[in-house]
Amino acid sequence: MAMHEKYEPQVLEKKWQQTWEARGTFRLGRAGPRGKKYVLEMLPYPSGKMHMGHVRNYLLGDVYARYFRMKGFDVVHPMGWDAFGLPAENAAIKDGVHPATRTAENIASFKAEIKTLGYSYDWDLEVNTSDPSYYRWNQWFFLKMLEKGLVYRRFSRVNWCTGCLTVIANEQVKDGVCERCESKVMDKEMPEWAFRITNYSQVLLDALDGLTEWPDRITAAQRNWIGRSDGVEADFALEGSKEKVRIFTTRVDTIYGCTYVVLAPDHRAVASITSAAQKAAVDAFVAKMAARSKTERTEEGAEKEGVFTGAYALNPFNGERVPVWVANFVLSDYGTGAVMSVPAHDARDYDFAKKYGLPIKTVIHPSAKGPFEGEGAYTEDGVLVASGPWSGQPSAQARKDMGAWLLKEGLGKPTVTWRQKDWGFSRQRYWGTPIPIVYCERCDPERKGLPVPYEQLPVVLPDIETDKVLTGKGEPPLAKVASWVNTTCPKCSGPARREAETMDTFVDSCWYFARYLSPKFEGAPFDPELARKYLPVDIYVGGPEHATMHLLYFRFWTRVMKELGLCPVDEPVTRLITQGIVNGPDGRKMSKRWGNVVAPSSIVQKYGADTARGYVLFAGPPERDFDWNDKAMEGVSRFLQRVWTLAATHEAACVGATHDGAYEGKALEIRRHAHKALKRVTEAIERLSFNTAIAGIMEYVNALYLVKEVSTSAEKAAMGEAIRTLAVVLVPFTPHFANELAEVYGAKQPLEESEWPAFDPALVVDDVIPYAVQVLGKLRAEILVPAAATEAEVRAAAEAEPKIIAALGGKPVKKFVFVPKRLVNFVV
RNA sequence: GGGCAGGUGGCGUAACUGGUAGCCGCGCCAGACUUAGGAUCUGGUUCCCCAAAGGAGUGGGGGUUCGAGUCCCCCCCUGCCCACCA
Repeated sequence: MAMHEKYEPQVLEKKWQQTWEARGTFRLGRAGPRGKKYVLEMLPYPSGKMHMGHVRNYLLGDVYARYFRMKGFDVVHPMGWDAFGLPAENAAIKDGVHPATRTAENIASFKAEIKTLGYSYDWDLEVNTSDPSYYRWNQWFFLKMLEKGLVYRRFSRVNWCTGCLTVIANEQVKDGVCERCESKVMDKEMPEWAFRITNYSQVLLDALDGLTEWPDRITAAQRNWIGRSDGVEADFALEGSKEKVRIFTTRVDTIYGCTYVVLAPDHRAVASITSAAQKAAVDAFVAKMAARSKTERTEEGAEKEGVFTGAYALNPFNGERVPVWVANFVLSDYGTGAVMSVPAHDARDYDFAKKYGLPIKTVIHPSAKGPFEGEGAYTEDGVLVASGPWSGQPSAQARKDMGAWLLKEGLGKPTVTWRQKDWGFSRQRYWGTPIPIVYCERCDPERKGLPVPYEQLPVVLPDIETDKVLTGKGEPPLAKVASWVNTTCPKCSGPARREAETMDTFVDSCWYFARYLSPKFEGAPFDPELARKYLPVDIYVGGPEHATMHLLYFRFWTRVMKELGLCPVDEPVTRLITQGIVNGPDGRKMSKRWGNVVAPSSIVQKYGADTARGYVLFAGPPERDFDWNDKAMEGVSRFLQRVWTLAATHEAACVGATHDGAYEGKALEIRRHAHKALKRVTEAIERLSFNTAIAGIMEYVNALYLVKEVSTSAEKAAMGEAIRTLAVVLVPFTPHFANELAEVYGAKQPLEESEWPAFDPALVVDDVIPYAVQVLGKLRAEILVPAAATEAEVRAAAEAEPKIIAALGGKPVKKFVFVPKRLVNFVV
């Protein structure tokens, strides 16, 4: 078959996509002499169109999936849809289209577009989280976790929009008002369902050490988020009262410097301890703080404010009497909601003390030599002073001893506090997994909720009249669907009501990677046997913005799945790759607002998927951001055209050419280029350096271009081999193009069904090697030396070089440094 | 305030365990082929110097080494994420 003059991606890409599909090239279980590889990319929320971030994300996985398949691994490479969630519901509120309809349309168009890029997915594994066959298992997990005590109902403070009459996420609060309706947002105590993820805080923290193939930024973010801090709790008795205030501190060594105690505005004790004289001021302050949302109250730069309660507390160590204040900077949901303030040794306490004229008492010196002489608070460790019997001790020692003393005296104890909170997962939304709970007034007067029996799962979302139910106002949408919400009690069969809230969509993404292995499995969330065979995920690619949400939740969930006997591993993912952002050509984040969006579809249409793929991979290292550059992208298009021309030029002479004898001269050079390219690309892929892999291929093509003519049978055979090798190294990056090339040069099946060849070690070394010759570390000459030359021979050659003779100037050589195959250095 | 990336030509980047700094691409310059070229091919392109010879050079300053973009110490800058967390 003769090649067309011009490379026409539109025709050829469709052809190969159809070929792969028809042959089932990417089906699971096809190959596998070397074992399995599970390559996964974070599943997308199906918006109507792909953006460049998606393209890049899936490409990084696709390169590995194709490479590993050719290396002989049984590769799992699935794709699915994170189909529940707010955008579809908000769109429904706006235009009345049912979320299910909108979602189905979006999936269809997203899927059609994703297919134009030629990713190597096994579409038989596709999963849709909004399908009852999927979310029934969310409900199943919920019930299992309820049994294990890992799900509970609690009262919690949430952002309550006074206009929409619903809970909204922190991200939706802008400057204290709702971003949608611009009404005031308040804190509200509401019942909600929560997972007891904090039971696993220590385990999740410890296991981070084992995640050696995760980026540091992600494990660091999780460590930070879990936020273990070791300290003590200590009781301050209240003067003239039987009550006491328990504080938490990590710096008990500074306690002799405590000059006041501060409670959070919503601390339980505030009302009871406030003196009559201070009541009006305290009430006003507490009310003012309650009217602000949590985000507003803790916003950066928020002024520290507080009022005196009129009460006094007694320091457990020395009995010193200190005033008790209420202030906005203390959080009720961290530690004990009360702190001891040591302005001399804490920056925040210092600011507050300065503002309200509270005393500052130094109890730590940087060393035994004397006091801190800088401005503000001294917050480092040091040596205790003015601290009774503890004076003279170093901070670390004092913390240990003082904690033990508190425990012995019954005044407190060493303790650990965590920043991480339990995961509240109920949402007042329609488009999510119904929580399988019913409320029966007779069997459950306290409204704790009765679990729906397993055999009644799934609790399916009711169909609704969209414009009546999804109004964005009033009670949760499902509560308005009388035919659904009214049900019978599983215990007494009397009238009961269903829980009208749905689950956070992060639940869906906690276990989808396991579901992919057996998406139609009926008896359990997934087939445990396949899980044993294919888990954990070997490579997981996604954005770093999920560091402390999804990537933490699914680690938690995996632990639970293991305890349930479903899953063989403790951790879901061995190697995590977090890809950088593709910015617009102007260097700003792509956004309609800036008009700098480059749509993948337009690039695919104009230049073809292979150009888009090649460019996105060539633009820079996977983990780094880059700015889109049309010119550079066109460079990749030009490169592919150039390869095409090269292959067409040699087609007549080299396709099918063979040669039996030895290769030498030009023919040998061609073979050397091929094997060096193979080596370079293979090694670059292995170390996630796709941009340099492509640079290597370009260099290879440049070298083949310089060959110009092939005439002998050896040259023809070598060039034929070289172009087939070129096709192979291109497959992971520009698969349609590569397959077309291979087919013209005689391949009978898609390259992905063939083997990734090994390079010949004998062909990647040259027989003449350039040595750099340095004198005193400065480059003075370059000499060509046979590869087999000994140190003495190289030295002799170097010393014979005129420039070196001049540079040495007859001075005696004190030392001769010899680096084989690289350089020599004369030290004089 | 904390954490994590980064800082190398005009630009995106490259340099495996310390060993010739700048691969590859973009841009630019020159030449070839051309009626033409915003096509294609070839060559050049860190800076200083007309050129050569030579010198300087990987954010700044020190250090270790025969030799440092790479290792150690101090400092500066940029980006991202988290943050009144006691």
